[in-house]
Amino acid sequence: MADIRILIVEDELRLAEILKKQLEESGFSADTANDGYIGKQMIGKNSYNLIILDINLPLINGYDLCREIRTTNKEVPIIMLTAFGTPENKISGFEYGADDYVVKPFDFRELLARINVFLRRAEPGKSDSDKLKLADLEMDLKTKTVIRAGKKIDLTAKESLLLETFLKNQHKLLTREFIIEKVWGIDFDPSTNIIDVYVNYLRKKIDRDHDAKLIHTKFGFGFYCSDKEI
Amino acid sequence: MADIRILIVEDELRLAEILKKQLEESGFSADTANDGYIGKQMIGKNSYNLIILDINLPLINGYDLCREIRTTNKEVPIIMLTAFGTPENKISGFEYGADDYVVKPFDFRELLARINVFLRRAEPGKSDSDKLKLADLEMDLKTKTVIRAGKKIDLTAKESLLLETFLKNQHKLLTREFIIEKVWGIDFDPSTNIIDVYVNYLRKKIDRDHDAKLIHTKFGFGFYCSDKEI
DNA sequence: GAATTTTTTCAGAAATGCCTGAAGGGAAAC
DNA sequence: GTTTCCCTTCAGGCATTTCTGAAAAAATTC
Repeated sequence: MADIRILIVEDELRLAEILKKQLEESGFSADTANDGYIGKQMIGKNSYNLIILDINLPLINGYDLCREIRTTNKEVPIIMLTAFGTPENKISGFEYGADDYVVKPFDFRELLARINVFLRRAEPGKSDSDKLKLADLEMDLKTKTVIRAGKKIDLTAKESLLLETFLKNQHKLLTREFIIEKVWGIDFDPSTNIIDVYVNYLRKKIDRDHDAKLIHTKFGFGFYCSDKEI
Repeated sequence: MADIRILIVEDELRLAEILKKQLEESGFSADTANDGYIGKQMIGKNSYNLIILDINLPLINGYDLCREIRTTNKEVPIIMLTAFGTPENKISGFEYGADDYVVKPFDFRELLARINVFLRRAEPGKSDSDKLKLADLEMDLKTKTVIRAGKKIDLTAKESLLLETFLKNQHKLLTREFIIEKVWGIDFDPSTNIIDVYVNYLRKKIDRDHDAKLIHTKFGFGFYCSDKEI
């Protein structure tokens, strides 16, 4: 099964850690964010298959964060987690765009069952709907669409595969050997400059119109993809 | 919006009637079944967009009925409704294939919110209804009739299966591997261009006489079906 | 600053992918 | 047995992508 990523936005550190541990034991990968602002940043940087959201959060509360998430992503399931169990609380949770509302204290097995309901419905088949993100660049692996700063970019198959390789290994230095193995599936052949040519193609489409370059050359070593120097 | 049908399987007549009335006031059409056996029959006869299922039922209990439904229909959302609120009860509800578990007594607005969560997520292509739609194109899966802009279109068996595959996965990019597996049930054979030929046939029948094309080629990746670019 | 190495760019050739019409073969209908 | 319809393969032509080789530019070394 593909890696399923869950974000826990919860300011009670102890609870957050227990949840993370239990989710990981259940086979998911889990990140934690301890306030609403960090949560928002992490959602912007990564793509999660599901978000567990406490309501009573520092900086940005759960209701507002939920609404913000929904402005850009209508798909990701959001499970609200909170001590407030009145009908009014629950209903406003749903109004802000949550999919479920679990009242503390709860049984972890119930939470897990509810998580599975939404994951099962999210993508019956492959859970390949992941998006790769870097700064203002976003790549949807399912539709092969690439957007930078809100503008759609058309890539050819090879360009797409190269960008995918870069984004899956962002902030890391990639040697030519590594790239040619991933994108062309062949051993490195020193007589070709195909990588350089395709890096050039990508730069024209991805970086040319932007001041903040995402594809960088490390002279003598290879390339890396990042929004800052490494 | 198309008519949304909800089935209430509940043996407490008063509660069933109140629910039915409230759901109808909320714009749904609702049927009631007062025991598990009647519920099963009604599900066999009609197609519902959502099922509300009591657990403590005469003849067939809610757990068993839920499991039976799931053998034939993995899509329809099932909300369990019951007086038992222990974690164990809830978890077994989910294990039998329920999507949600609401403990009596409950606030109707909460139930309604939960209903809406599942209806919102039910994809147009995947709904329990027997029709697939995209823009002015409509395909009836029972009668295999296809209509675009009011005009009937005759399709052969393979064409129909291909269109069905497209419509069930509308707005998504489909690879040749995926299409040939769904329509021809075989592994991809790079030596055949049967997909191209049938896409061509479909285009002639579906798109040729219309400016708004529904079948699109993504060069190097595959095809997708949508009323807009993806 | 000259020499060397590495990277970038470009034009055009080669390869691949896509579309279309035509035609053969097989199954079902008559 | 014949006809009709459907499914499939094949071949061509066209469009796009991929790759090559060489030259220009940039970075590094001496």
